[in-house]
Amino acid sequence: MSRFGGQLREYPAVSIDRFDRHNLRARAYFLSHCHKDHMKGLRAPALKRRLESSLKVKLYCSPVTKELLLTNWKYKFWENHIVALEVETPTQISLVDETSGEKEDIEVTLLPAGHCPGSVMFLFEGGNGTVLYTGDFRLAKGEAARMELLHSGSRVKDIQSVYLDTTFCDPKFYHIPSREECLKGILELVQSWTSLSRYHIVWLNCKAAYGYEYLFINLSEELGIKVHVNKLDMFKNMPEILYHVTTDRHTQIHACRYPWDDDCFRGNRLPCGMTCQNGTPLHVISIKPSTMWFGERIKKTSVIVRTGESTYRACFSFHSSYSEIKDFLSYICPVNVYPNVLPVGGTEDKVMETLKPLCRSYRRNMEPRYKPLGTLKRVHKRDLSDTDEDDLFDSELTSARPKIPKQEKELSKSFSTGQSENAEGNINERTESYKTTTNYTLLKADFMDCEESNDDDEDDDEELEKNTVPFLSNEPAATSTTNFNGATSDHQESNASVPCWDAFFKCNKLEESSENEENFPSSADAGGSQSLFSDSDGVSDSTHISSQNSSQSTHISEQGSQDLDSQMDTVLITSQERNALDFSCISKGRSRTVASVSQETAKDTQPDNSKWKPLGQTQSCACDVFYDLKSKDCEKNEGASTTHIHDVLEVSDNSRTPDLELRRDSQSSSDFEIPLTPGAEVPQPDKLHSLYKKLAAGENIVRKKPPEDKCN
DNA sequence: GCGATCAGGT
DNA sequence: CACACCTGATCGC
Repeated sequence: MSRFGGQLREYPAVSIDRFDRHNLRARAYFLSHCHKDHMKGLRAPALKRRLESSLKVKLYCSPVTKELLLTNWKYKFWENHIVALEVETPTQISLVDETSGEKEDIEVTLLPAGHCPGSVMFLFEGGNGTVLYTGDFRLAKGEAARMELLHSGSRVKDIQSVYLDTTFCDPKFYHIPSREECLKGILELVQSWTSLSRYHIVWLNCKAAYGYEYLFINLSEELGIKVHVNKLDMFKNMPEILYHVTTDRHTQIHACRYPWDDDCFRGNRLPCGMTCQNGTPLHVISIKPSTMWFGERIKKTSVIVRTGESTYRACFSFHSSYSEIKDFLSYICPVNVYPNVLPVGGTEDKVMETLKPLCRSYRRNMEPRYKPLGTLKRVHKRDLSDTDEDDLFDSELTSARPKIPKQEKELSKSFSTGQSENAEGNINERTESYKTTTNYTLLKADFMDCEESNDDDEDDDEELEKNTVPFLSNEPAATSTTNFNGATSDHQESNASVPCWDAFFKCNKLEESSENEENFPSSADAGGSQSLFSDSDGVSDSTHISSQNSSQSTHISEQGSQDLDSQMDTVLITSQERNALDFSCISKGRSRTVASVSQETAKDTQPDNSKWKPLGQTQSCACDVFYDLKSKDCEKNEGASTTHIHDVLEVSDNSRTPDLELRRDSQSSSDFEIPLTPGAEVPQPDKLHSLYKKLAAGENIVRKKPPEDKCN
């Protein structure tokens, strides 16, 4: 829950998401989204009075937020004071002090936040620098890189401060399955149940808050079943949502709510009161969306978990995971960061420990230490007394971090100078290669991750070296890019992957699947060519989650629930299982795996806002797939591919060790990653050594490839 | 009587 | 697990 006070240090004349106390004097108000914890004071009499005596004071928000807000009669008095700003459209705003007449101009840009309908981040640009307020956000890895307005040309804007949603900024939430993974799992469960008979009903036990709409829409679109909700007048001007929800209780999917709804449910009664239809009793299961994350190991996790005879939990998160937050922040690389939220059980200090290394203020402070090598060691030793690192070059994980930004900065600068002389036509090309670099960088970072996680175990390190290299090099460049780019950043995909709520509801995986299949990486063959599911039966077949196909999955059919008492905590490998199976027969049947979605990224598609394809978790998903493959003894094929599976497994397992994550990032922002374009090689220690020496001496280093453009 | 705040529940 | 919200009790205006 937000504990942001409402004011930005740089622009105290505006108030965002808080409307009480000192915010009553703001010259302009901003609302990032329509959740109550961001609306404190918004309907208080004090603010109401202020509006009545002011002509100028406005509330700025997205068109969807305006609509949702004004549908609530309690906020009707705002009607003449709300200005809806189009998303991704920079707008100049004059902040006038009505008593003194003092004026300050500021430019604001709304960026999609992927949190709930209408949710946005605010990018402020003015005399005191560029500031990003994220509100609440869920952005997959690499999505910041795809936001054009966070860039100036091909470079990230110089951002002074980020006010960040740190809800899950705790290694505990290292990984949260992507929206697609979660959606897919829920979809399969809902379909498998509702297809048993028309009396088989699913109740989605959702909290009373905006944010589940895209789930309703996708379920309705895929299954042709509208979702029963208490109220839908707020969507009256949003046909994409309106079409998929209903107030007619005679439907198989319900998301209605009443205070006594849990008790209802126990009696096979829906919150709306339905218990039977045409005299036939209903068979109701509940699915409770809740945040689950992948911790140190991935094998225990599934997007669907059965918690009782007819109750399930489904993974669902409105907020970015720890790794997504770090990816976002490290890409933006602001001078300062301020957490908007204190994770439960966490402290500000702890959060800042995670975030600071990704900011320039911290790095800059550290910088002087790295100029003269002699003193560097001493200072370094003193400051990091709790470590045993006393050699700059052996301890690059910790010590290199603060040094890098300067390098990057200088290199970027010189690069960009050269670039500015180029014809305009070259810019795209360069952008392209820059993005490609990023892709590979992040790709590499994921493996580095593993290396780091093993750094107290030499043997594992070596093994990883072996494992990683073939994995990268065996894949043709295109395939490898295809496979993982989605999770990082892909230029072609561009806007198409930025969650845009207007487009959110058109997320269409089926459309893409046919194209995806052929492009699947060779690893897909690893699981053998036979699917345990028959391809030929199409949809109904592919959506059943039946225990006959797997010893691990629990039946969803009614017979299956008999053995539940002994399986209360059974982890359902549903989506993953399906992924595994789809993977194993990818060359034929229709594929709706998450990984397949990412295939799109390899294509030269134009930015297309009509599709929403967050691609953040592709890698992990792939790992799950491999895991399941393995767990089912599916790897009948020997040879490279099989080994590969195990390698991936190892890698991902290790990468989930949260306390090593910090180091991963220090590594991923080190210059090791910068030259990692296709075909590039990891610098040898001796080369690095001399490179560092040059840098420490302030010499220029000429680079062939554009550096990563993280920090301006 | 209204609103703010807290504790508790889901 | 921890999402955002509701309810009820208490207190101050």
